[in-house]
Amino acid sequence: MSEELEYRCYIGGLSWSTTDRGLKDAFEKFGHLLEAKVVLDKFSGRSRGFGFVTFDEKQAMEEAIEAMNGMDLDGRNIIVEKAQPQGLGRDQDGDRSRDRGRDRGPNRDYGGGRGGGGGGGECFKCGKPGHFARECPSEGGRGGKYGGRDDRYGGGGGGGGGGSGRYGPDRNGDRSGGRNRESGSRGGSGNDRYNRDRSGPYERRSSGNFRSG
DNA sequence: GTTGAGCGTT
Repeated sequence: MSEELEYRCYIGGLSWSTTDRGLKDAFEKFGHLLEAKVVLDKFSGRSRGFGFVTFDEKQAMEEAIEAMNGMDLDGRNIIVEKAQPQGLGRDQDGDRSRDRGRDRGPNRDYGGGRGGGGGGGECFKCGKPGHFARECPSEGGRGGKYGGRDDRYGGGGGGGGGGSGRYGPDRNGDRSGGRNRESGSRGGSGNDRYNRDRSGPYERRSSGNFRSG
């Protein structure tokens, strides 16, 4: 059956200020939480806007999903769904369709057969499957008060034609040639802010990099 | 000063 060993819930749409405690506080009422954590950005260290809640009871999970799905936490609408199994979408090539893929199985029904779990894809605007809100064919054009750029990490820039990876802006191409990049210096170019130093989540500007008269 | 539609780390 579709019963998993663990009942994990994916909480999306969290507020930037929502923390693990917030989730726990909001989900522990449905049952005992084995784990409630908000995913924080590795680079920024801030909340990413989604977290995971693990129940030790199936009913608790379903209850939470049914009850908290669409509810507002911290003043924001949150999405509660069954979490996907780890390993998919990060290291292994399981299903990256969710990667801005507007083509998603439109066989999802909220409030109906909620047993499959995993993924989702309906227009949050019109509610029609097959496209996201920002791709909603409905009048209004590109929904989005921010302009509607898909990648917030790989920022187009350059228009080389598709970047590779999300955090890996290694699109050097001929840039290296035109841009005197000799010297043992790293390829410092703004983009490597993530690749510059792995000493910590934050940029560590100390020792040897200070410029003060 | 920031980010907003989607699955994490130990």
